Amino acid sequence: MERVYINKISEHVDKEITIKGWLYNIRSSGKLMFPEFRDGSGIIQGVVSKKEVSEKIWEDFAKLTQESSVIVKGKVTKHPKKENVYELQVTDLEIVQIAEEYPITPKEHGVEFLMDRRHLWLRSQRQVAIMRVRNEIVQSIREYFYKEGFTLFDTPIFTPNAVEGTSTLFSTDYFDLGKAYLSQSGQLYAESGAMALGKVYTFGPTFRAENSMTRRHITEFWMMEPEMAYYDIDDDMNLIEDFLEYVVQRVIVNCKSELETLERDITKLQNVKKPFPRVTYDEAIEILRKKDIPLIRKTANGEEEIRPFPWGEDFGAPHEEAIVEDYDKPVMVHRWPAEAKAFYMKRDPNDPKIALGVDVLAPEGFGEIIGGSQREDNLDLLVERIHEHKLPMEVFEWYLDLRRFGSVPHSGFGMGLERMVSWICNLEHIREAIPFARRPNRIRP
RNA sequence: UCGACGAUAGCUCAAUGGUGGAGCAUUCGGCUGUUAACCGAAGGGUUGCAGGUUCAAAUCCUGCUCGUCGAGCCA
Repeated sequence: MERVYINKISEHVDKEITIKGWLYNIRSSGKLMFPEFRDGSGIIQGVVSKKEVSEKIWEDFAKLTQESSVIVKGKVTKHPKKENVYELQVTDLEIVQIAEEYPITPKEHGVEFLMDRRHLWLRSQRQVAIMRVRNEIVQSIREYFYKEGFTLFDTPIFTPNAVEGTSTLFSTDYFDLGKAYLSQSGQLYAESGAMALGKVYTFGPTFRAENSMTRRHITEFWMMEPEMAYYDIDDDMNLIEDFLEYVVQRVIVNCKSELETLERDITKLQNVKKPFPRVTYDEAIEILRKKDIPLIRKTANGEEEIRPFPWGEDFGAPHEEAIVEDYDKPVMVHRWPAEAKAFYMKRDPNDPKIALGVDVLAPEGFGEIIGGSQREDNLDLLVERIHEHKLPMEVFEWYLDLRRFGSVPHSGFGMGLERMVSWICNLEHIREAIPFARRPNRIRP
């Protein structure tokens, strides 16, 4: 009898098939049992009638516990009451293993309990759906950049230097060479790739030692960073919106049933089509002042509210929220005060106080999913910035070579995969967007 | 790091300073169309840890540990 995956079951109606999987749940009603089987591809309800099976099979079914591994044979039939739902009229059962008492019941559990058992929690329908969406996002990212002529350019995880702030680096001993740091970003290396290959992207794990306990932060996350030679900040934004539209539209088509499982309102994602609103920092300040949203600054004896919102300050969660709430698409906030931004961003030629950076804020309060910029391509200015930020020059010598040997205007951005997954799946917390989330208070399982 | 809140059965939660309960899970029994099935019965507790107040503490106080949510920082 042919072994069939549950998601292909509709192609086998009225046929005898074999399913290899696990018992998800079982209900009984006297001489009838309704076991639900899952095999990783889906879930199907079986029907076991005491009249139709041998006494041994009937008794074996009575022994089964949740998550016991089983191989079952039977005939695929249409559900008597439900459209497009199929059942398996079970004729045979082979028990692979009787599971011990399974801790995750089909009832409610607390977050800590589930995270302690993340390796088992991943079997539940909702988590399976999230992992499928994550997979689809990754696949569509790779296909987008492949079709657009980008080359995948893998960058190292062990690095000698910081890219973002030095206080957020994880360090480790590296033989006789002292400390190595876990990469916070592949960007600097990707820039060398762009000079070699024109258009590249890097996609891998990155690490930030930020003690951030919010629904948007994990210490180990996957980042996708394209880098393009001869792109300015506006080309960068054009790419961002084309890319985001492609990924989101593809996911809502290819992950229809997963998004249904997650009860995701698809209409909000269908809006994610070019063009996206582009708001300069100056315009964003106007919005904040009009809505009377103050800057909240910590002081010795508490907090003070500063209004109107002063020019030059970075935005916090309430400010992002106020800017995004008027739109139903991702919002690109660009041309930021240079002081608030990283050393490698190019200054606006018309206004040295402005950095040519862009933050993409996802709708529905999911916050920043992309940060990008045009990079400083002038050697002298870049050296000046490295001094200003008190970064160790010797470690950036190779990076400065990119400005010595055929420097060109270039741009790129970084997208946090788990934030993208959180947004598309409408997750309450980023810890569900990756199989095993790493947070300041958790490294297990 | 700061702030708010919390920790009671395997899980999710109740319990006015006065004999710690329920639902689910587990075990046993019943039920031929169940859908987080249902009905009946049973077992299951050093109330996070340490100290204090009191005739009496799950409950009030202090400290600690752990967690949740929010802020900052960021993708």
